[in-house]
Amino acid sequence: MELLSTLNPQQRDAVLTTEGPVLILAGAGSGKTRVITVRIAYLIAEKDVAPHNILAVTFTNKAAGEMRERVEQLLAGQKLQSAPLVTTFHSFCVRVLRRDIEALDEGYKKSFTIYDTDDSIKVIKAALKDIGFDEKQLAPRTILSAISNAKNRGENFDDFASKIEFTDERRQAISRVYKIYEERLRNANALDFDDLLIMTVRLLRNNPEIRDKYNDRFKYILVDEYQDTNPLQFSLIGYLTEKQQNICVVGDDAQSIYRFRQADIRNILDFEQHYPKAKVVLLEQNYRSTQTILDVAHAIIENNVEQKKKKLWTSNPGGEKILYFQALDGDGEARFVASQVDELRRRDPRKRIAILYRTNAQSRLFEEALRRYRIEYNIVGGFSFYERAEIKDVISYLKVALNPFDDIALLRVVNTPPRGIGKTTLDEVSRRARSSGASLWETTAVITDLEHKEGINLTPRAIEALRRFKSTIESLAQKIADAGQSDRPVSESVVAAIEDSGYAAMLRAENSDESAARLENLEELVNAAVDYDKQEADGLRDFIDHAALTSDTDKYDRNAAVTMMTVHSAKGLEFPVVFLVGLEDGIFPHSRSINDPKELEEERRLAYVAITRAETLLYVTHSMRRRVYGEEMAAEPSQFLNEMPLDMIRDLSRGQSWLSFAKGGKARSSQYAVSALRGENRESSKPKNLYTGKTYNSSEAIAEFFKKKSIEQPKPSEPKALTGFDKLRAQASQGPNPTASNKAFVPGAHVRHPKYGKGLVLRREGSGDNVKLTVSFPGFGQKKLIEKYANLEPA
DNA sequence: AAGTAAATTTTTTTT
DNA sequence: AAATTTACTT
Repeated sequence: MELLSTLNPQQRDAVLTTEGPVLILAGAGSGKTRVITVRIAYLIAEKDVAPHNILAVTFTNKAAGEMRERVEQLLAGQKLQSAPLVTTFHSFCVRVLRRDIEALDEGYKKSFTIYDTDDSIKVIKAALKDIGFDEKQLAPRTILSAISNAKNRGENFDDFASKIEFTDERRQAISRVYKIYEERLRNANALDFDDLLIMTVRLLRNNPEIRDKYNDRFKYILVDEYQDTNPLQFSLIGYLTEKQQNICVVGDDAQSIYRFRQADIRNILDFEQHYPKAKVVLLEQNYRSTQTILDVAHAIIENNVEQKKKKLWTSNPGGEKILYFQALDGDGEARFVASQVDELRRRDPRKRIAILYRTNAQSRLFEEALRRYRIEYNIVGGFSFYERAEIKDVISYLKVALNPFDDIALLRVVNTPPRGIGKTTLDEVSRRARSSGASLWETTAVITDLEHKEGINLTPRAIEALRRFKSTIESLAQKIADAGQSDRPVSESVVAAIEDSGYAAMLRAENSDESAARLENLEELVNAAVDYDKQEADGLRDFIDHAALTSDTDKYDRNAAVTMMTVHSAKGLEFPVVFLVGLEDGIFPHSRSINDPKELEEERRLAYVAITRAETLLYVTHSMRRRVYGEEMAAEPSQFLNEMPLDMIRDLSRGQSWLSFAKGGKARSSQYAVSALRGENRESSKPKNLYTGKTYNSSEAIAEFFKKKSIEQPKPSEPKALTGFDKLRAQASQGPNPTASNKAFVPGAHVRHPKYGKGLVLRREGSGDNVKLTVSFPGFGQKKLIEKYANLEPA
């Protein structure tokens, strides 16, 4: 049996146990993907399982693509009637919903649209405006992540709302926005990323026949990176495997790095409780890295409390020491990395090298440095092709044509290119849409079809503009429908959206470098559609779904010489040489994780993932100064550096470094940082505030900030005549002050108004009798009040 | 209504 | 520093 010949006994065990639940605990580099792919091939080739009865689920398209490819390789030469379904959670759900969502009977139609994060944010902004809550008080992103977190925990709106205390204005606002958000999406026949999972789970839960259907279809189910599943994904798997229980999950609790997406590590830790008959296979032999690299990774992860003790081993040679470099600033770090890459490439041009960082924003310096060295690189993540404005615009045309209820897509294209439908017109259409509960499209139709135009606050010119827009969309929709009927290629419809909308004409007329680049991107989109036609030919709908669910992370080129990406994106990949850069407190571990022990542990797992990507050579670098928001800050070496066995690290820094101090044992890292900074200050006199990682940007944090301030600053000494500067200062520092007389309604204060009830003061302008307050009253919106007449009470 | 200048914010990580 | 949002001009 040649399929199994490359496997060790444990791996073979994992493949041969085809029936019943199997948990494969696979350490980094232990051949996990090999086991899954061989298992699929084995089921087909040796167990005569029909390929279409097999489902393998991953988290990223990248992983799915890789797996698909390797299964194909293993089965090369075999004639198969069907193919196993290897896909992501989200794509799988779309597939199910496109077929069966109408059985849910919740008003959703098969033509539903998928909203990406951008679209969701727009809905939230609009909702915030409607309830009269200031965006500055509550960032739309915060609300979206609150909603998304709730959804991914498997809660519905009522669960969420019931947990809110009446005193908490912000959470109440979130709850109200949540409600509106759900309504808007439903009206638009749109689902966000999380809804895709929610609706699928609901469909399977409520509908036994459909559940049965998919149970019979997918007799063997495999889940990759199981440690990253969240409660929704967990129940999805549960329903899908109800009948057969032929579930095989692969994962590594040490590599769980998606807690922020509500991934629950207990899903993998408690697998044996959920499936008592589960067979557990441990893969502990690492085939990827040198012993040194494994030792370093192990030394770091050992600092985690919540950790299953296990130790990877390898028969690989000990290998080189870890290489360390301390730079003076971010530029120096990038220069060092580029020079090393240059040298490595010169010695072996085929050696694959990765530069891994914690956040996408760090990529820029490395891009510039590599470009200066004329080194070609491949960058994964960051700006996605499908996120470019022109691409989203054209896709939105197609989305509106397919689902005219999609308000967000409609708003995106209604005046691009300019058609004379401006803010005034749109405000009027939106207002009417909201009061009638109809979509913008329906409202537009009503307005343009009406015989008598009385009562419509629109100029004839605006109405005519709307009419022309409407017919543009209608003829595009007609074209697409015809194309669908006659099996014409998707690319034709894409071209129609670009040309018939006037979009291409607009760009051609602009005739600038930028518009030329945009036109090129649109050509790329057409090319993507042509490629798509060649492969799947599953209709325009599917092409658009693909665009929504594909990020740039997926177009990773396995053979590229130099790849740059975040550590998250690097999971599942391996490289002979890895540069792990920006190892500074506040960056890695990230400042937002530093205060929560649970999150710090996740950062540590992330470091573990990063280190174990390396096969033979690992570089770790950090810089003493770092630019944050355009401001230069001092940076301390990451605590993770300190957790590495120092004798396994070789110092490549010029002169004295943190490492040389740490090795000498003379100074602790923080003391070192201080002395190093002193040295720095000689050449550049810029004051360097120590970057503690704490940022004051949420309003709780701001409240905390003020609290601290008021404690630190003793009460003002006896009233003196304030002069110029002091006066300004006095005005500027009027923050919420509980000890002050309750008469002052300052921003952040809760007040009660005789008519509007409880409200939140947003702004205070003027002085004396002319104090104007901007107050947000839930249910009434923002009101501007003159303090003297408003008759406000503290609440 | 549309384009430009000024002000403000932004950075976790991803489907 | 760069990108996005808002304010202001024509």
